[in-house]
Amino acid sequence: MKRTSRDIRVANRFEVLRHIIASATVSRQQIASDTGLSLATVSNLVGELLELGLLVEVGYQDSGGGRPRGLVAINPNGGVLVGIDVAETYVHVELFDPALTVLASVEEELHPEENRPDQVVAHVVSSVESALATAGVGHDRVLGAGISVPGQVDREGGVSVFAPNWDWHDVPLRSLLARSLDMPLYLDNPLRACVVAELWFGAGRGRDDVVVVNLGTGVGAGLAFGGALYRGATNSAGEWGHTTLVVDGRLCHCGSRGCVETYVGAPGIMQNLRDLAPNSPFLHTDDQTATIEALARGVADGDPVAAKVVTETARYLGVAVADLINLVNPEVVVLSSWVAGLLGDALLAEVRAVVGRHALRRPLAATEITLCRIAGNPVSLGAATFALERFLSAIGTNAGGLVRQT
Amino acid sequence: MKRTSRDIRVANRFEVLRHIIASATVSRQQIASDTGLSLATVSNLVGELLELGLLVEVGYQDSGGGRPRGLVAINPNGGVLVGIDVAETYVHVELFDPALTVLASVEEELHPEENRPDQVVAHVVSSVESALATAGVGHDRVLGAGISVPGQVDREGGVSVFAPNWDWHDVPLRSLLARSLDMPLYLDNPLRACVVAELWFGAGRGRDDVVVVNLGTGVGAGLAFGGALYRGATNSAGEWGHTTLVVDGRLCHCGSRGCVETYVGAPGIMQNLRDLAPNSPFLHTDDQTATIEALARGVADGDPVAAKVVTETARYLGVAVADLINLVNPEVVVLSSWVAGLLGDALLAEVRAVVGRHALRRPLAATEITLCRIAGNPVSLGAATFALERFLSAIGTNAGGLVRQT
DNA sequence: CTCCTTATTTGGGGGCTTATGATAAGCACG
DNA sequence: CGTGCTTATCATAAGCCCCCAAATAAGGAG
Repeated sequence: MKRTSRDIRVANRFEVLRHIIASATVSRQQIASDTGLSLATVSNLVGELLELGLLVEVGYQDSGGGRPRGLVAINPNGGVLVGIDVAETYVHVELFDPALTVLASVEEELHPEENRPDQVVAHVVSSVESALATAGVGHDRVLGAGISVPGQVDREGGVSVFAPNWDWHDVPLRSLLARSLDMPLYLDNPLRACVVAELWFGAGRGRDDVVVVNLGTGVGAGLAFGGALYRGATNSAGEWGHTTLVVDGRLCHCGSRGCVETYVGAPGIMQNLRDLAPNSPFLHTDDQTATIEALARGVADGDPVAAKVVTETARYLGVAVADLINLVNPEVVVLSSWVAGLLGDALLAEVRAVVGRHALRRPLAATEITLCRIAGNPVSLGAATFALERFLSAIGTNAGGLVRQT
Repeated sequence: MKRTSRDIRVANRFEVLRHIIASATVSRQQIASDTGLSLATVSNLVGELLELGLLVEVGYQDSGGGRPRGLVAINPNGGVLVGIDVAETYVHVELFDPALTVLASVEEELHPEENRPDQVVAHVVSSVESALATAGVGHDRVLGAGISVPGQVDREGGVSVFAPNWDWHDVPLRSLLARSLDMPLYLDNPLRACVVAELWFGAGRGRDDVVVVNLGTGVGAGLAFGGALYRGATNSAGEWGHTTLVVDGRLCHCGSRGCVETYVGAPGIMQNLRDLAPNSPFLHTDDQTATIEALARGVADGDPVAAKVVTETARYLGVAVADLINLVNPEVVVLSSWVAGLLGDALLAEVRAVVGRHALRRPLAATEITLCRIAGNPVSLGAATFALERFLSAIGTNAGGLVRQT
């Protein structure tokens, strides 16, 4: 954990850029007073980013009698970031400008039998090419690409160490993709991508200590401490789905019993429904998405069974979240991923109530619980943000190929 | 979370001093190669600490034909650190030299009715005075004092925000003590003191991500990330005792049910015993310590009931620790505090077995589980270490009153 | 006493920050 | 229109930090 003065520079660069993105258009003065950095440093950093073409000057703002403040904004033509979300059933690729606004979006389905690395790689390559074509952008304009794959990754090596759903072991994804995709490529997994997305663009903005609870088919808890993603000793922090919630509870595919996942993951919620109403019309056997969608509609329509399922799910989720709050004492807990997206406010309200009963008063008072409010796909956004972070870190090391465009 | 280049200096100072303490006597060369810092920086830092009198040169080491390496060590007369452990039933004060070797140790009992702040403060003051007298040290030699009190503290303000066992609310301990104790005073709680002690002198040395599981009457989990104590948003991270382990389980004094504490805290272990053998001779009603001690002897003597109690306790503790490992992915988990000390290896072995069955393979492989191996009282050691850290942080800010002694 | 080897210190360069002054750009007013 | 005032930005300097490399220090061997 060696720190150098360059890390400070990089952190400040993140801070300034993040601020400009958030404000759309802003003066140096404003940045300085908001970030606590000195005017000189801000001016210096802004100058550097202008030089690189990542920012543009966009006019002036009255200053009440003196020289007007120069306003800067992200240069929409400053380059392109690629965010790739590889999931079990699809490959989703998005192109972003440096403000992380979506320029193009492409999704290709992955059929169940298409799970060999070369097949997945082919889909990724064709999606990226097609997205670039749609947006009319050349490879030379790409600042970097981030790719998220499920499971355990070795991000330095660019290797998918283990992907449970496809039984991949040590697949050298970066090398495989590098043959066809000529751009810097950064690998990580969806949980961490979501955390980074929240830190830059969501509820984690400006917060130090953040927990992102991912509710999908599986569940996990992404962590950020001190304003930065926390990875743990071997980049596997956040394995929260197999936390024991009920001793001798439901059998989990991990072999254990009573895991959080078996109660609040999508299949767990289906089981909650089955336990309450075995013949419910909401139940679409073998289709998690359809079931959760049906439940969401049911809740919206005031169906009592649907409401009961949400309450029951929140009973488990709330306890588990309260445990997290007690342990980590975060500033904010974000409920993310598609299940949270569908069940939305109904789930949030119930979870808040349960947490209120189970968490300790003091940590609870410091914690906001919220839904993910990021528009679009937070995973591809986060993946692209990884690429942006890496690009920003490389500035000044004469390694980063700078893209000049005005 | 503003970082400056001075933070780097302070971190390196910590690193170097920690290394010298660990090595007892060591050359600059060795420090440099072990820490990865340059010779120049090490020389610079060592020079600074020599100047302050915290280190002394203690001879030379042959270098194979050239100039011999100068050896440095902690100056045993370089000043005195005070560590104060205020617990429910006693006040324990220890004096340390800058290598954190104990110079004197004093304990005064706190009677159950002596729980007013002024009474506790009086005991602290008299203990410190008596310790200083025993060691024959004047106030002027004290570099700083750290004090640990149970409960929630505001360490900047030096206020005990909430101490549940005595029902203290917002007691301004630092101000109260400052009237009689003329030394820099740092306040925190035992959980965090233990973590700092482990980071400097225990299993956490040189590790980035550490969990210290405290097993006493209550239980908690101290956390360190990136080599530094993690506090959370409001200095209350680590409240792990009230994590729900068994839904609808044993009633806890916090009002909830099934908290970890009710199974693995000392009263919980007594209950485990009662459940197995209601009339066991190990059971000393109303005396936790005696009961746990009796159990420990029973285990040593091969008593089957005692062994069963340990197994049963480990069944709960192991699951809870496995959950921690999955979530945090630490390099080491330390079992600390008096219950762990008494039950020792028997408990450790059982916990390891249970964790092996419940934790995920990859995080588990990266984690060592160990008992606290710090001799003496880790809380007063940690409290004194807080004082040392603060003293080291203040060097160069012309704020720290430097003590020059050779 | 000189040479050789190795350790330590010192000076310089480059990074970062903040502080300070110079310059730029607007407004107001005579 | 010019002068003075205000405010913004930029350039330079100064203070830390680190590291590198040359100079100096301190032994031993011949």
